[in-house]
Amino acid sequence: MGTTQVEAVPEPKYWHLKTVLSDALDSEFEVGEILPNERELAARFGVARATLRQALEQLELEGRLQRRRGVGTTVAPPRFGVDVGPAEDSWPGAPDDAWQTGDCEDVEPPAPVARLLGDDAGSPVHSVRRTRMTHGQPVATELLYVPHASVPGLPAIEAAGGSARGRAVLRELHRLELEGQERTVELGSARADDARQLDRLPGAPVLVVTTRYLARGTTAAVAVATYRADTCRLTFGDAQPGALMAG
Amino acid sequence: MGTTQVEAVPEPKYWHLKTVLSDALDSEFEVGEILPNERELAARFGVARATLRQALEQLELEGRLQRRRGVGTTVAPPRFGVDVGPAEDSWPGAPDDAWQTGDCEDVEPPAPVARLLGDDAGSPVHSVRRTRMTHGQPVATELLYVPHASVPGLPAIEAAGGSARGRAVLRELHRLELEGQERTVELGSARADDARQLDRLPGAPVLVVTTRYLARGTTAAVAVATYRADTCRLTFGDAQPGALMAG
DNA sequence: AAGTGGTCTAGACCACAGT
DNA sequence: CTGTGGTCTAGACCACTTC
Repeated sequence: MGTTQVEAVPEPKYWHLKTVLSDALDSEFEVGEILPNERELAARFGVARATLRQALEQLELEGRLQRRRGVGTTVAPPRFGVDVGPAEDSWPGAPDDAWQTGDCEDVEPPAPVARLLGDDAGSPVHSVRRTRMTHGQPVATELLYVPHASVPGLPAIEAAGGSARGRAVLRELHRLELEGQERTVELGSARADDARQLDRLPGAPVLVVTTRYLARGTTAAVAVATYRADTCRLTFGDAQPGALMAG
Repeated sequence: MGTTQVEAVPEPKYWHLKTVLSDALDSEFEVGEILPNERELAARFGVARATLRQALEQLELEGRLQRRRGVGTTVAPPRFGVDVGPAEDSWPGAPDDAWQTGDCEDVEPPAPVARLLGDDAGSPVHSVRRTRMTHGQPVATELLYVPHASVPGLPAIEAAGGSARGRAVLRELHRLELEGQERTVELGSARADDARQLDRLPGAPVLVVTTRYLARGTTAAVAVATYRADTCRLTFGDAQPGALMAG
């Protein structure tokens, strides 16, 4: 990374800066290496700190950098692929899945979820919090919404609190025969609670995976999973798991 | 939308501002309606324009707003679902697909694509540009990389230029029996050429869908599709197409 | 306490769309 | 031409981590 000034070009400075930095990352830095601080970098390239930050933001969005307040900016490892959407349909909480079940409470589902669950909007549902770890890092957090009608056997033990109840809900859910599932992926920004779980700041870019589980001709449950967009690449393997894309 | 000042709270101003604006969008604005300009809004909330812009950026990222230089900021319609990953594997360019074939040229594939195509990196491949329209808007642009070995019948007509050659490549590709496909989804930012196709500025957030097509035991083609993250929700329907999530 | 990234300000000028 | 959003500056202070 030289000390060259950014030349006057029609393309925005931060854009040019981004490509310069990107090339430098490829050629002159190792994964995990810490970059000079923002004030230093801005001075070196002869731009205001805000402009430099605009370039860094883009690079972080692309998964090239990781910035942590109070620590510094480091070169991020390549995104790892996290498997989503197995070939065979499966309920959440199958024996082999990568999720860790957390608390469960009764809530009124948010409007978009209520819409997916059917027109009985407003009635409270079980909401199970789950977290997914990969390589020792939290990569996703999920809220699974299960209507009371989907787990009729549950009330007997409903008094159980915390993750015990969450596991009970999943166990009851597995009694149903899964007929299919439907997924959507979209860009979002992390809500405060999700951000805390993912070790990010609120507003961080995330990939929101919404899954609708179908059984007995209706929607038996809806899962809203929030993946860190900076560190994850979602994989949908319709074929045998390929080592090439597993990253 | 009131004229209230943003109160002094521990949470960032732009974050609070975002929620205030978001609520206002729900209750006081219609889809397509044009908001007051940024200087006006900033004054109304008693913040600097940069701070106001930080809130608008988040809302645009979430698909709530649409900003166009020289025009103004409008309330965005809900994201529409675009179908990706059909239940049955299919080659690109199947008779019923939503893509429009464009030019075709010989290029050396970029490094990540070369890696997926196998170790014969560096050899030139056919690269077919395709575009996907929905509701009269461009939602995605794709580059399909096809090794010469996958379409041996082609050389005879290789001289044909433009979209004719693109269609010929697809036609030859269909001769192969598709054994499976593998998809990944990740967040990216639009390169200059993609941005132009998508009617966005360079750096706009996009969802990058990479598909590896498998035939004859190897990778027969790789497609890198770039979807507008602000207007699209990708749908992966493993079940019957549900009207609910189709948007 | 020192150093980092995160937020915020009050300006300025530019590029583009619609007259 | 006017009005819009997009870029950029040179500061200031805050929140957090580390020592």
